[in-house]
Amino acid sequence: MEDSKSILKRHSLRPTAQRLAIMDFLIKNHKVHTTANKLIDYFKRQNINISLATVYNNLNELADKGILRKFYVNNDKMWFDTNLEDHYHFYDSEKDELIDIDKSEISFSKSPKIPEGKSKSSINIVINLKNNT
Amino acid sequence: MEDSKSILKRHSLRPTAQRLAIMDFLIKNHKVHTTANKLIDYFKRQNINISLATVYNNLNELADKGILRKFYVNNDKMWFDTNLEDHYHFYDSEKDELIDIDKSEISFSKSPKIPEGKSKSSINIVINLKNNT
DNA sequence: ATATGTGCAAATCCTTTGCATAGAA
DNA sequence: TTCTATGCAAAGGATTTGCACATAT
Repeated sequence: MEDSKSILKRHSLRPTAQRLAIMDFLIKNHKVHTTANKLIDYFKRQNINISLATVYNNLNELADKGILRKFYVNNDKMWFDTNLEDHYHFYDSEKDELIDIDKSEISFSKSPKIPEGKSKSSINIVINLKNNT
Repeated sequence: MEDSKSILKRHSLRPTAQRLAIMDFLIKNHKVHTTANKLIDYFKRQNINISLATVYNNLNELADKGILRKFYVNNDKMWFDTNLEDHYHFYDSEKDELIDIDKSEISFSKSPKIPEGKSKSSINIVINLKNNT
């Protein structure tokens, strides 16, 4: 598997200590959902110090390069997803956690007509979960 | 059709000038999508002055009472929707505008298995639109 | 040596809140 | 009079930005 350093090189991003730490996290945790704050917390627990600004800058850069996907769920927090395949999500508000739904687990038998002059750029499906009583 | 005043009375909300203006807007524009800022702009154009705080307070109150639905789309803005039926949305980022998709326009032939101990509380579907080239 | 990246603090955007004043019951 | 609503300005949370310093090429 391609390592952090060569992925960065391939995208002409310098392999700084901070970027390598972020990339290593992403690679180690394949198909992970994270937010800037969750990442900072994770690094703090490991005594790695990366500033919030740097985390944001890097996540945004990686999203621009297509290494990550960036999106929002119901609330006002930015999520980053290392699963680049087409897929959807469950959102567990209790745990503030996303769970992947593989594209193959949802099929449509009827799709809406796209408005005149427009086309579909992406579909977001979020199934909000609640605890059973 | 029930008028603004009686709807407010029914929910024990006092018919202040500001609330009536907001309710009138919502009733006049059946199935409208709006944000706090869009509303303020609309009122300004009519020389009606309502503070942003009051707009937020009222929209939230109306959402609590079930007169409106409150939700977020891709970005970080809070939307209010007067269409209370089950439905989905197109999002036109060019115009920063939502378009309803009736529930009947989407059917599923396969739905994902809900995680253990949880159940579905709601489904959000947003189809992002781009302009044809 | 030059270009890029980092980190702090300040700035920004959207939303909420505290509190004094105004209005409805 | 009592209870609720309004509006301002301040506070809050998430994200971005400007800029001096540090690091990679």
